[in-house]
Amino acid sequence: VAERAGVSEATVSRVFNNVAPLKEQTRKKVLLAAQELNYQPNELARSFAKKRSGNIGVVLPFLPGVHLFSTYYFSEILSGIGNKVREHGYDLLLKYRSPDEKPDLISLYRSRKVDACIILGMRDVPEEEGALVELEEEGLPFCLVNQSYPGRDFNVVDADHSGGSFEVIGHFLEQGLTRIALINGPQHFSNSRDRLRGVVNALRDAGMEGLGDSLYFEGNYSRKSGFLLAERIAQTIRKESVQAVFAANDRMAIGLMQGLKELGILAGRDYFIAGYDDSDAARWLEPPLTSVKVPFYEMGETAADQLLQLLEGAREEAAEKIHIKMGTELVVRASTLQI
Amino acid sequence: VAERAGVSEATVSRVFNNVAPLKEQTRKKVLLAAQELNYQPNELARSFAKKRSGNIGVVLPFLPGVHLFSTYYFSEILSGIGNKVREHGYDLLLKYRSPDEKPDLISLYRSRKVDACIILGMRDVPEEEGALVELEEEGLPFCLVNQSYPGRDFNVVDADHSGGSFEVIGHFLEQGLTRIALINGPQHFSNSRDRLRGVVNALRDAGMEGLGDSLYFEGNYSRKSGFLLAERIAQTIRKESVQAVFAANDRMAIGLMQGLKELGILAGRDYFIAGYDDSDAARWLEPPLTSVKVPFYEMGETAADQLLQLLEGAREEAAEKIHIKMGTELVVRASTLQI
DNA sequence: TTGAAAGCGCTAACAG
DNA sequence: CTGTTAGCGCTTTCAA
Repeated sequence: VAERAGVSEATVSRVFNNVAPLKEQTRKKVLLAAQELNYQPNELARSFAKKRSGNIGVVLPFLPGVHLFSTYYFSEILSGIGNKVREHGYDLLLKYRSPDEKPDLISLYRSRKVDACIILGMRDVPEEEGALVELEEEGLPFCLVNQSYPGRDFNVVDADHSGGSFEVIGHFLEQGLTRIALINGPQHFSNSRDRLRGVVNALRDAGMEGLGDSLYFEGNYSRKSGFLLAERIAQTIRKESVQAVFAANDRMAIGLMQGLKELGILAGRDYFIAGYDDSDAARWLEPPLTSVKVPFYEMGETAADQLLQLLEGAREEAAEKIHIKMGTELVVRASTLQI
Repeated sequence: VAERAGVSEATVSRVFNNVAPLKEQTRKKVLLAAQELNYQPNELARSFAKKRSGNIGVVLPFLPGVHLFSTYYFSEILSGIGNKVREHGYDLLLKYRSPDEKPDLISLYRSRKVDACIILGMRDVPEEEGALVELEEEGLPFCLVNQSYPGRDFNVVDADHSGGSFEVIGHFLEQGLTRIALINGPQHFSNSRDRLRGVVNALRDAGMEGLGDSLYFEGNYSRKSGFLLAERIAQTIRKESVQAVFAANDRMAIGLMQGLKELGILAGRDYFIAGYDDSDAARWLEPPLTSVKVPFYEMGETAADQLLQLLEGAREEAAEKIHIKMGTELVVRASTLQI
């Protein structure tokens, strides 16, 4: 230790944590000595001593065959988190969940590698909910993004998917497109359920009876799942005179468009289609895809920010849970416009 | 500590590290006790004691205004790294470099938060090279991806960009497209220089004189930089009868195509264009974009794998530096095909 | 095959 | 304002 500056070990520590009253002179002396000795505090020891790692964990789901970062959704959220975490001087620890394995979140904390976590892509199934409840009971700080659990009061940063979906359907109806099919994501994601709710509400508000079974489809948010639905959607277009399709994300919309194209059915000519997420791709598609813009980046930033405030005790209403719902916005492009 | 199992602290440690001769019986006893007490080793203390963090660092460049993960390039590499690192039981620590600040890589190690690093997006400028040389001198393990330094012998996982570019030009020439413009990336990236070399070689091999100044442009790999070059490229198409453009990545190609479209100049009709990276977008563009596929994901995996082997001492030729160059592949699509 | 003891490099009371 | 003294929870000699 660099107490060859003529002072004690403790003083050095004080300097590096600028804590307690310190004489400017000794301070300088220590800093100088540290410089000379090319000293660098050992973060590991430091974390150990103060029982805080200085890391924020991000728990990522395991998606077979998907390059996680290469999805607009995760990329944007992570960029947002990363940015905010860096501002606060924390580091980001990525935790990849393993294939099936019950998510052992607790050990992540107990092993002291993170001070708090942002958890992505959790599903509303007993096992995963249980893991969260455990965390909650242990009083370990975490925040979910884009997922909530009915009847549970977790920290959540979400977006108004119900409202976004409502707008999409409203837009269809305004154009006289009343035969609408929905390709939703799995119902174990609260955001999928939100979308369904928005759709049904919009239809009801227009005096319609909601969504028939024959017009409801479910994919898993992958491009492939959209592609595989092409055949069935083609049927509804031909036989049930469906005019418009609302896909719960852009990737499925893209897959579907490709699939239908191969069947000779073209978007903008034979049917209209809207996606969701407003990913970059929406702009480049032919025709450009109407979509709902979701502030994923900002959601990541917000989740990180709130969590850090909570850690740093800066959040006044510490008792209050984080409950943030961010706005969405319909972006109309050619894929839903009659010529 | 769970030595309430009737044994000593040291024995518990031995069990958890399965080290030294151990009687199966005591082993079981400890494990049982641990279970009952719901004990979980404190990784922080453990790291501290054995001076290893169990983390692999990934150093990311600061790119103003860019959502880092939302670029095909970084996303894929990170996915690859993440995947491999998880397999080895390490965790990933993301380190965002700050705006300008001389990259202080050393402190990352000295602070003991990482055991080794994969460094992305470094440039061939004295300052950044210097930082790497320092690391090298200190004997700290790291690996670069997609960037090398002439005259330096760092660990590098790279791809054959010279070969890929060679193929693009060859493809143009085969089709009788001889007036070719290049939009390259900044020359402080070795991969940009590689591409230029490939282009020039291909032209020379065909008995041409190389690339005139008027046919060389430089962007910064962003979509915007491609877009901003539209005006100047339009000139070369009109006045210098340029027939084909080779952009050093897909993002610039996309930007350029958009820009030219706004000027009434259409890809596939008024000029031909090839990109590089073979990102997802290439497939969806109109017309679909010819591009060079680069195994970014595999490069990430490989870099992580090699580095981990090095750490674990599994690399036989520990003395040898890592020098891997992965293959690239031309993917021809409509944007370079005469009708 | 196991116990005892000595740290790892720092922070955190508690005195002075 | 600064020095002293204990640990943090584990690994690791060294003996037994």
